[in-house]
Amino acid sequence: MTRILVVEDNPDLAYGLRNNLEIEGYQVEVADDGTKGLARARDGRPDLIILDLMLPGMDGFRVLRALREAGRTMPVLILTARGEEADKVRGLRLGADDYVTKPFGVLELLARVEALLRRAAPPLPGGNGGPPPERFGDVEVIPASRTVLRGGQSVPLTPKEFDLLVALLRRRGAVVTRLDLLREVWGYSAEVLSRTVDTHVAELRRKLENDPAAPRHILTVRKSGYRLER
Amino acid sequence: MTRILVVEDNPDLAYGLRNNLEIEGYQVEVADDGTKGLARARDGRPDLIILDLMLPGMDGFRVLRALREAGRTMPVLILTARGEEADKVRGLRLGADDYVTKPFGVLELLARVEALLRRAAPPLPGGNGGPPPERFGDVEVIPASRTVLRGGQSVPLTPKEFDLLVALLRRRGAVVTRLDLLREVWGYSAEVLSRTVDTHVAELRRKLENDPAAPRHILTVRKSGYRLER
DNA sequence: GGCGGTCTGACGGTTTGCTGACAATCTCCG
DNA sequence: CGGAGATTGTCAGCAAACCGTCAGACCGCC
Repeated sequence: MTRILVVEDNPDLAYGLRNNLEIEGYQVEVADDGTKGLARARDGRPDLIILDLMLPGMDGFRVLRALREAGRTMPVLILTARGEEADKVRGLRLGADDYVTKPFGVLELLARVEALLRRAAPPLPGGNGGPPPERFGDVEVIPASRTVLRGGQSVPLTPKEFDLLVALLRRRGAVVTRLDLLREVWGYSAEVLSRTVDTHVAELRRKLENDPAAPRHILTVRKSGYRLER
Repeated sequence: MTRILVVEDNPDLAYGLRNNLEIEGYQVEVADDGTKGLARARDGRPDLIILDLMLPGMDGFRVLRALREAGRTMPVLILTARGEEADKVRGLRLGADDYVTKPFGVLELLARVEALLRRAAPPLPGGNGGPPPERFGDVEVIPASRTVLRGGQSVPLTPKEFDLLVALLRRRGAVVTRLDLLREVWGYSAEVLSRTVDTHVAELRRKLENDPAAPRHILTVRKSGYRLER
């Protein structure tokens, strides 16, 4: 089983990450400061590390450098605060493999984690390339390349639209509330409460439904949310 | 056993919540002000907290913040008064996981509690996805998708109709009084005294019974209420 | 500076829910 | 058996809730 180490001092965030990663089938360990994080990383040799740069005690940069100096080469994904452009660069120079800017959508992070692991894993002969494409109606969603085909034709979706579609797809057949969608697509702290979700759903319908006014797959469940049907 | 802490100063409401939650099999503790609530939450570490925002002494916001600052990450469901839109947002920003607007139907609250616990629960591989479908006659009720099938065909129900049906289903075989239904579906401050329930029952019969005038499943119990039979 | 992507608030259409009057039915009892 | 009273069923109209839509603002990026 793939093991992931999360080095994050904010309990809420750590909790949310653990949950979502575990749902995806990873084995998760959390360290809430830099020192512990480094110890666990050296000791436990996880397959991937999610590392907040802003940490009490030993900060993320030092953890990362120490880790690389100790010869550990597992992929590291760093979490940076918005606008800390310099931090990203510095992190990447120190040997991070990717970064995500807070606040981030869970799906974005999951996608990047998956990408890093796929890149790191030696492609097994006969192994497939990540999760299989999902289909509904005449639409095919290929997570690995963030591509959507409709009747074999590529449909350009914006990032938000794609994430929203995946979020609905992950719980296909079940009602997904607007709040859930906000959490999963927009970020761990839902702060958008207006017609945002509806607008994006409308756009998805326009691009993926034959008759957007009478959708057959992306359905409205009044008073509850939305539901995706094959 | 799953333990839930209810922080609510209104005794009637607290009592009602305790009752209903206990019927669902939860172990319930009640705190009637913010200070006690915080203490019990930190001390007892319940699996979930239902938190009224409007509290004497230390209000819900402060409880929530203090709780999160103390590193407690259990899901919190907040109760807000209708129209206090800003409160919802503020609550969510402070780390609440969901909210319910007063007055609320007990069933709605129970559904949300269940959803939060399911999300927090360790994802058993091969675990199912929520409660199984219920059947009576040729009718199948699927809570997860808020869908009703009749003879395999989807029957569109309005939100109230669906909730009402679930309420009857929960006590299948037993008489459910109009007052119970009002409490569970409409809200604890049941102020609808006219033919509301009957109207909705009639609509359910029209949609789900072969002969709505001689119902075989959604039965009237004169002077008492209604009863649902397989 | 233009452009695509995103978010928001206002607006309007449609659905849904509620109500109260009236009709139908049941129960009890003379 | 018949009738009064109590209880439930039905209906249509109104009001509110809810969602889809859109234009405009904003913002980061080329």
